Amino acid sequence: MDFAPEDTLRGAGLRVTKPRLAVLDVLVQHPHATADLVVHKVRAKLGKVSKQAIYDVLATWVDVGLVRRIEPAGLPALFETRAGDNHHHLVCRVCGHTTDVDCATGVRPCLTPSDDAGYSVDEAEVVFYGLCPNCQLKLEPPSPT
Amino acid sequence: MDFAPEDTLRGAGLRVTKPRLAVLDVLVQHPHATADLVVHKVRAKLGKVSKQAIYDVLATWVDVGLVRRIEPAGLPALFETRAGDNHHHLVCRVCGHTTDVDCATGVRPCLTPSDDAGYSVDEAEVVFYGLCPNCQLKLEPPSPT
DNA sequence: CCATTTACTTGACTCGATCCAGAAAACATG
DNA sequence: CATGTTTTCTGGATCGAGTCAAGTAAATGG
Repeated sequence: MDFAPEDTLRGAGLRVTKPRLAVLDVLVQHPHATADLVVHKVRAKLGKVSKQAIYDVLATWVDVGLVRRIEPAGLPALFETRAGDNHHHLVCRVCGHTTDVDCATGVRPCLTPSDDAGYSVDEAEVVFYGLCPNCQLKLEPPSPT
Repeated sequence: MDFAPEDTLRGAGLRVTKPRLAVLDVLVQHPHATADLVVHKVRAKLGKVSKQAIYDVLATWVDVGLVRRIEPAGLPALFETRAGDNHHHLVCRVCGHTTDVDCATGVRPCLTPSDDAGYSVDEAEVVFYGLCPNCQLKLEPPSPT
């Protein structure tokens, strides 16, 4: 899994450009990046890059399956490079921090509805909401001895 | 479970107003209504009601637990009166139509992550994405004999 | 029926995301 | 390396969902 970034792109039949390499790099370093974060990080590295370019790149990659897009309630969309397996997410209700959780079965859609009402289901998205360790501490400060 | 609507509201310690009764009625008739749909239906019944009033009412009820709010990816938030049990949803990728699915366990959070990373999880939201029966037909028209 | 508390109105505004038309850059060739 | 075609990038307008803030109105409880 240690492809050079360029090969990753070419392998998916996509052109190699500076913005794309930069976006890929951001996604690797920030496994649950918002589009906005990507824009800022890419600009920090390359100078001016349009928001549009970033959105295009991300949308293309999502289509191709190189990147997965998730939309936890109340948060802007997050993009992650772990796209192949079908893992789930833990989202903090307070700070929004998001963590991966491995899927027990690993096979898509990993769960099947008890009654599918005639739908052809291709994906089950599971999101756990709660409090991250940090926010737990802030809300219930440990009783000082 | 056949409370008069007013009692439902009073029981939750909330005032009874025309807008509220109308909103409640819409939610009962449209089990997965968007805020926008509620606004339009309520206006159709009562005349002028501000968008803000609707959002306030819905937010209050969500807080109180009278109503559940879900946010399927790519769709505006949906509100439903089935708030107590912890059922799940089938969402059509094409038309957005949403259907309830009973939860196998019924107990919240109904699923527990394989590794909770220190989070205190209080809810597991499961959304199944696929194609509703209607959209399946439109996309794969039956081979004409 | 008055006071208090809670709800509603209005209108501007934020924020994430998307659309559009034109300029620029990457790739496949000769 | 010059050329043309295709794809990507720029900049700015625009959209839709949702929120904020200040003031007005209406529901409860004495």
